[in-house]
Amino acid sequence: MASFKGTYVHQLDAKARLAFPSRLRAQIPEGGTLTVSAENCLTFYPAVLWSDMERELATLDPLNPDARDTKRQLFGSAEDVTFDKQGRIPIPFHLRDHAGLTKEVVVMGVGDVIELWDATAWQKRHVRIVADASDIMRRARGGVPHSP
Amino acid sequence: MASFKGTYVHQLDAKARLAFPSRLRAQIPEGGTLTVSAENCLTFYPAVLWSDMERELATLDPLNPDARDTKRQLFGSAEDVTFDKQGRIPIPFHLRDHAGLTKEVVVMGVGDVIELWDATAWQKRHVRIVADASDIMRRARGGVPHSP
DNA sequence: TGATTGGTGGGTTGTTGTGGGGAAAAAAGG
DNA sequence: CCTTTTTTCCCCACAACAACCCACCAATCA
Repeated sequence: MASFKGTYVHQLDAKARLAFPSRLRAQIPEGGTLTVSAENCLTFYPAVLWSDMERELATLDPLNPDARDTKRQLFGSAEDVTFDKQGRIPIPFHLRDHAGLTKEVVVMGVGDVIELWDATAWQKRHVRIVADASDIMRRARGGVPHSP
Repeated sequence: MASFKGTYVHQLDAKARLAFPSRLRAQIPEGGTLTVSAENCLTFYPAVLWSDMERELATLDPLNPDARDTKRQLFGSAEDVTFDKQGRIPIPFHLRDHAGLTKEVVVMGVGDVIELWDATAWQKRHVRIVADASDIMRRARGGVPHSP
């Protein structure tokens, strides 16, 4: 299984294209799926991982309204991404909107997925993470629900 | 199995035709069935999935009044859908009426089906979903009945 | 320093959504 | 049963957008 790491800052150009960092791109030549995250960022799933996600969503009860809304949120926002010859991906408006992407985009390898953040949004979150690092990492083990 | 994803906003023209997004159309060249959803939107079932649905509805208890109403709702409103040479589908009045379609229509891939929403109706629901995302997704797993 | 790789910008060409006219088919009415 | 009206489908035309291609600059490495 691929393991992504590292942080890269790239520019969104006038056509809403993003040059994907070549180090990360080399691990996923065949592309994958981009969709919204629970936080205000975007999550890129490599092809294998996305099909796992699809299988999991398919097990949700179709009679449960919350399950339907969940599927709407994840599937409706998802976009297949492939790279052009320059290694760029277009980012549709609704995804830019969800993550607040304007110009500077932080592309970050996070283990099995890749996240896309607006640069300033990430900066703000990053200082919080650094400040509370020890608490956060302790709670990460317990699976205790966190408060915003 | 086909997996539909992505959100597209298209216009309903003066003849009540809707241009089906080409990305989605490519996955279902032979068309399918369009009927009402439990929410105020329309659901498009690809041919294979609709026959499953028919079989499932056939198993409902004919002595249960709710079962009879369910069959009335789904079968009675259903329309076979094929594309014209421009990739458009006509949407009959009773379906437009149920979903409140006027001009702007949101076409959304939701896994195994495709949903059609009035643009403003979807917008309102979407902000609610995003706001309550973590709660909704938690309830989606548990199958816990939700309160409006 | 020369060469290669990686990020950025922009022009050009197809494809796709949208509108509307006209022919064929179906429905309604005498 | 035939005529008139309505509906449905097919075709053409245009505009907007997305994909593809080529070119430039900067940074890195030999």
